[in-house]
Amino acid sequence: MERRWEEEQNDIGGEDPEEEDDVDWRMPSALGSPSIKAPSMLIQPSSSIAHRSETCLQSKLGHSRTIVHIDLDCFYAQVEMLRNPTLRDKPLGIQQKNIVVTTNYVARARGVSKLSYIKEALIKCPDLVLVSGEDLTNYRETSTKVTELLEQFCPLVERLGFDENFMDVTKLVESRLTSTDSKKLVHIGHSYESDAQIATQCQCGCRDRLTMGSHIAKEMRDTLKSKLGLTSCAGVATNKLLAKLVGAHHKPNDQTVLFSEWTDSFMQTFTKLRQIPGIGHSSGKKLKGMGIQNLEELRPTPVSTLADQFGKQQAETMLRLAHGVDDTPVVSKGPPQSLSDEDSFKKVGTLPAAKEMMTGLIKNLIKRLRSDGRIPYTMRLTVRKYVPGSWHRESRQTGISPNLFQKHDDASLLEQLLEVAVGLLQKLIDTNRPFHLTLINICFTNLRSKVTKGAIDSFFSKPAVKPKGLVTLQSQGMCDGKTGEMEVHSSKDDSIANELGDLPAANTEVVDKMHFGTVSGHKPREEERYVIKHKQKQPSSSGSVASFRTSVNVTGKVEAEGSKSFFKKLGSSPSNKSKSLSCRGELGTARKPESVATGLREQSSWTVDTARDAPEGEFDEDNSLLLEEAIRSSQNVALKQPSKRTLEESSSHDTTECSVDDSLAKRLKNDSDHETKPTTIKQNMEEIEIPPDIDRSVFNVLPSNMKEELIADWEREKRRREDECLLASSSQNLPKNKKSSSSAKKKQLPAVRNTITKYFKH
DNA sequence: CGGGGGGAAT
DNA sequence: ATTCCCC
Ligand SMILES: Nc1ccn([C@H]2C[C@H](O)[C@@H](COP(=O)(O)OP(=O)(O)OP(=O)(O)O)O2)c(=O)n1
Ligand SMILES: [Mn+2]
Ligand SMILES: [Mn+2]
Repeated sequence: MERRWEEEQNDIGGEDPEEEDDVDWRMPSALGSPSIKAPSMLIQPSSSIAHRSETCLQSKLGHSRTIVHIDLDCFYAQVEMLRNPTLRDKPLGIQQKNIVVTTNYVARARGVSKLSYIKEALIKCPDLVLVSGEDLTNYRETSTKVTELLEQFCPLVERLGFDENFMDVTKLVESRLTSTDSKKLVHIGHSYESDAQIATQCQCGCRDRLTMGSHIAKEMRDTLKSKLGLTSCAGVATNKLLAKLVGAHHKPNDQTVLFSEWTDSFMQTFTKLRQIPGIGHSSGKKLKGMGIQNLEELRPTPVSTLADQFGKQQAETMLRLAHGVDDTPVVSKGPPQSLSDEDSFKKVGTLPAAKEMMTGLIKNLIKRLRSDGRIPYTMRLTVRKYVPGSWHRESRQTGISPNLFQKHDDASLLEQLLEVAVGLLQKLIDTNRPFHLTLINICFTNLRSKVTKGAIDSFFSKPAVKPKGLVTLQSQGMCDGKTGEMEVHSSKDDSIANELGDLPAANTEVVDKMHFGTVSGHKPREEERYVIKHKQKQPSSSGSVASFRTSVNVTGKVEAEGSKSFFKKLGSSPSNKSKSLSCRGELGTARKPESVATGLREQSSWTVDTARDAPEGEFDEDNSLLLEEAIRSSQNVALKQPSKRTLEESSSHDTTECSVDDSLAKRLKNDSDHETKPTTIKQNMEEIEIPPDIDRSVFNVLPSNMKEELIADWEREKRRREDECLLASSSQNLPKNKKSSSSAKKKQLPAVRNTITKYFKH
């Protein structure tokens, strides 16, 4: 069934009679374990509202966390005003086809709202200045800078769209409170209050934490302004939902904190279903179908009533959100898991026209992929066919050979990707008959680093083994370590690998190559996916550490490749970046000579698919700095230079110190044992596991923010691997010929993502 | 009159 | 591959 596009404040669209609520925003229902343990402090009594006694409505985290949410003001419009300051005092609308996607606040004062039609907007404001916003490049790049800047404050940053970030600043707050006399601490910015209640203050300590959170939020916003010229709104609360909701209370360019005793009265100010992020078009409609028209009716509803329609899990989540309860952790997602480009149009009705459109999209995507440095293993084509009254989309996807990206110049790459796209198109429509498309989207997913984490890690780890010839393979489907032998052939340059898109990304490039080369055109069954495992420990010769990819080719020919462009990037433009960025390039040369020349890499399933792709002497000589220098320069993350831009209302804080999470230093206090076994470090109640191939002595001297990122990285990968194992083993139990093997849905494990990678970018 | 992205669950 | 969610 066609759903009306999700209108915000307007009443457009036609065929679907039922009405919708306004208001934007939504939230991911992130899962995973909470980032912190249950609070040792008192758990606040929940509200006095009777229906709250449903046990699932109780937060397990109480008020233990401090969360900051930052949302940029009229984001696209702000970016355009930055590029062209003469727009600042004019009503500005950002145009995508016939839509004004956002407006600056001058235009809003004139009544031009977000997501309205050009026509309406021009009626309300004839002198509205329109700037095209169909190309998101600038917005995307600005968005990335924002997130990277915020990551300097704390390691836990979660993006939502291009203009929002959640930060879990709990630890930062904690460390600041221990070194501060919290007694006469006053919050910065607004605090939510209502006259409906004279609440007694919560005694669990959250007030001080939230207050400190508001100071941190202010610093973040000031830094965004001084470093990037961007104004923003912040919300501070004890969970993501509340932080996001409360931040909108004072807009633009302002901030609001929600002290916990106000939570219930605050939540009661929301009455429409769609005001809760997480209750979308479909859920809203379903609820209304059940006779639940608004939040007041939803909140007292028993979970059991909702569980029929939504399932127990989703029902509980919805109810909790409706009460302002949200224990989902802030999760750093790392670099994007997909890159896509699309265009919509009146009509594309011929194959040449479709090819031209797709060519344009692919060209842009190649540029973005080159700049990203990773390689996609899957391409998806989505089209919208013209059917009056329908905006249905259909998609097809296929695996693509990494060889395309590694061994071809952009021209031939484009050529071949276009052929792949045409192949997908032909699965969607009969290109020999007349057709009518109104949208084409091309999406690259399954992104994996040419030089994976293993290579980055190995900069400061003991050298990888240099495997030869036969390798030992381990079945991916099981985690029991069962191994077998398999000869590896050099692969052809197939542009399409059937069903590669269904391969779990945890597999190595080598695996995929084997798949291409040895079982090409054959749908992989569970048992045919392999992960490289080192046959035995082998000493490596200094300086040249063959990548696994290379060594597989060794059976045919050695081609040192893979990480070259990556290292090139390292050297490329350090000047243009912040100091912390420039230090990153040096990591490549930061290997201690002795750790290069000596030592064995321990075999470990933990590192089994990251142990390859080690550097091969392709460092750019121009960029060699010493490790010590690199670290020194990154430690004083110098966000102190005044902004180059002198925008009018430069805030009072032209120079704001960028604080890095200093609690890490305590947690990583050096027990100077240099072990090769997995090492653990006390982190509050948790333990951090350091992969066995990491040289602790080098790790230890890294700047704390870099350590944080690496740890986050390792844990992310470990989680993915575990998920993968779980999924694989569970589907393994399915009957052989069932849909398990036919189109076996591996959880499409997101590309091997290294947040640390960005340290080397550009 | 119906952008142009993204992520996760199913 | 689709649906649902978010901006
Ligand atoms: N359906 C949507 C919603 C948003 N955006 C884009 C345009 C916005 O500029 C940006 C951020 O969305 P917001 O909802 O935060 O809106 P703004 O930042 O523009 O305005 P505000 O100042 O209200 O946050 O995302 C979009 O393209 N399509
Ligand atoms: Mn937003
Ligand atoms: Mn915004």
